[in-house]
Amino acid sequence: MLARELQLSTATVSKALTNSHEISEKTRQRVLDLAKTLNYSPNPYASGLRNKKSRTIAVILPEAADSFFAQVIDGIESVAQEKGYHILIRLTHESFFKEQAILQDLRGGRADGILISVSSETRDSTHIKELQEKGIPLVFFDRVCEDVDTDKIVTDDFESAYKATEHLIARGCRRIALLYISPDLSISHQRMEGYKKALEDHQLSWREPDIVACTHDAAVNHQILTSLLTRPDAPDGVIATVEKLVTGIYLACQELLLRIPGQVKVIGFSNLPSAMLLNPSLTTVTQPAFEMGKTAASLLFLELGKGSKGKSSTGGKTMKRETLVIPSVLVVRDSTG
Amino acid sequence: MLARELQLSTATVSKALTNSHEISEKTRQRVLDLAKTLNYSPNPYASGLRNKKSRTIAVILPEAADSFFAQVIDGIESVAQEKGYHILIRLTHESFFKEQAILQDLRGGRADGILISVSSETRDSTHIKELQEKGIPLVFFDRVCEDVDTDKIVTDDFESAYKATEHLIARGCRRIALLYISPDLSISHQRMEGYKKALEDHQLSWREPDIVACTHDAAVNHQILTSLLTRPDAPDGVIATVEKLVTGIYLACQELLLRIPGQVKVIGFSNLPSAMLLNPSLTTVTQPAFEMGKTAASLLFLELGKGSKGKSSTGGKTMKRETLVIPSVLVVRDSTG
DNA sequence: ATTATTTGCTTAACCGTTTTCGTAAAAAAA
DNA sequence: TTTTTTTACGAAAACGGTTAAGCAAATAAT
Repeated sequence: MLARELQLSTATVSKALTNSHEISEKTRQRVLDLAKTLNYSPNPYASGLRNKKSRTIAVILPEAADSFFAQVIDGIESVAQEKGYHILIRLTHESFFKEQAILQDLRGGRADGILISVSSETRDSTHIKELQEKGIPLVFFDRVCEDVDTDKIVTDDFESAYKATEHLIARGCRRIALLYISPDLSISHQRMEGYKKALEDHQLSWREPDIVACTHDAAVNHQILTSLLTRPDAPDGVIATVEKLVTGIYLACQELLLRIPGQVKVIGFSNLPSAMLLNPSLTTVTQPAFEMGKTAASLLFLELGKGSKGKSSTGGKTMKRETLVIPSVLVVRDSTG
Repeated sequence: MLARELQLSTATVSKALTNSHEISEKTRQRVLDLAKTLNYSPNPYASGLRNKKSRTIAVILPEAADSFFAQVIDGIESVAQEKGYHILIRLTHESFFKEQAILQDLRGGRADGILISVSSETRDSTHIKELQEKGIPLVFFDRVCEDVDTDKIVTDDFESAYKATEHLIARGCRRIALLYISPDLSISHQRMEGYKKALEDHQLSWREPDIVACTHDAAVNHQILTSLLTRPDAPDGVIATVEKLVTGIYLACQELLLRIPGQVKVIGFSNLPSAMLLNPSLTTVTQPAFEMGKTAASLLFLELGKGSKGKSSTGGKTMKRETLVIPSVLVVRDSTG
């Protein structure tokens, strides 16, 4: 509230700026003109303090340098900006501890709502429920906590893993390995089950050693994958349930002189725009990242909107919490040729 | 300032929470304990209002779904979080108009400092200078405005384009095309000059038609590239100055049955982690994205720190504005075999 | 014992808005 | 003209904290 001190009270200025009806056209223009020449912008935090709104949503991600999350951000931003909201990015770097700290911080009211994809270490969800109890709406996307009652946007992990597995079987694979990173994640579990079901449905019972746990460390993964591909009963098909592992397989195959898809066929859960350019081009399960971000944000705003609607004729305070499933698509390319 | 109403004044609580020395150990513990059980977090905007700090920096990007910018965000976040700052992401979607609106909004004090990579439409920089005049520190990264006096973090665009061109010449190319998108961008200009210089230094004068303007639209680019590769004097080497164009060339070559690197050699300015897996693997000029984000943020915090240092013994208010150049690296792979 | 100092807490002002309420002047109704 | 209503604005409280200043009690110095 700066140079508005050019004759009027702050109250008048505030009203003029919000086009209140109780301000004469004349003074309103004076204020608007001055505001323009002074390039005035009101302090959002002051006004936010007053009307208890930050017009900010927090987006909590495990990591940033990932094409899936980058596209999700795009989707979120596309709806946030049209609602006049701002997005605060917070990274957990896959750490449960950081996730807790971030949510704790958010209890202060920094954001009106939260969009979150939990860290791979997250087993317990009390830190999330506490936020909810405070009345801060929260929507999960991709990586959800089953036991929290709120909207969730996911993709059809079970079905796409099923289809991916079935596709490999159809292409002649008889021993298919599944690569995953975080056993506790909802998505890992779903994909694993889809994989098992597909094998069983095709009379190929699954075996424990074919479901291989990888890490966040590329070097360690290289070890793991090399030994996987060189063991006596090496797989003739591999499904990487996370993008990060695709590179590992390709590199390991290159090094071991294993031909893709000749000796090993590969499918990756990936949103890499360059999948079609890989050597060979990669058959992918592509997630609707942008759409997921967009609908997650939309659902959050629906929730945020409910707060302001004073006239609830239906008294419908308990709208059903949906788990929205947006399907992924299997794009067949040369790696499963 | 919630349930602290359990015997003490708000002032006492505030001081206890900040470990003020003028609070007895006993009451301090009482407060801390209550805060813990109540899971209390102070409202950051209220305190920010008082001490005129938002502990937030805004990061303005042309787009989100780009591996370069994703890595930059990672770098920025790595220093912001250790300073206890938060990052607000704002996307211009390459629109000058949006960029202006965002900076206008930022004048209100939403962020203490700004990190920006300008939109491709940005020619004028008065909207940026106005922010500076308000005393809000701003640091450019990658795409800078030459005429704004502030810190800038860039990579050695001229030199890396020079080296890329030289590399193609060394590999036998005689007609090298340069693909760019935004003629007004500092980086485009630098890269173009490096390219020209390299050609001249090797007795291969550059020709206007070999410097080809592309667009943000993949379909249009496909047209452009197809006609480039099929014209009578088609190039035997191509340099894509932006990641987005790499896909275009690969696809066009695939379609036209042009062998890379046999008939056309390709170099891309790219941070794609999958460059090594492309078909064929791509020779890249890889930018130090993470580092750029990190140092840009560091420089911004240096500037932010100056504000609070009351005891300026040297009176050094005018620290020199640096343009920090972090070199890119040319990674030779099969596409220029 | 008296005065000076320190300790520990409270009161009140402040940050920049919004909003309720009050009120003087202008317009309309009587 | 007097009364009522409307119009256009200002004063003040509120949002949730921080901080300077004030003050009483406990402690130290004289």
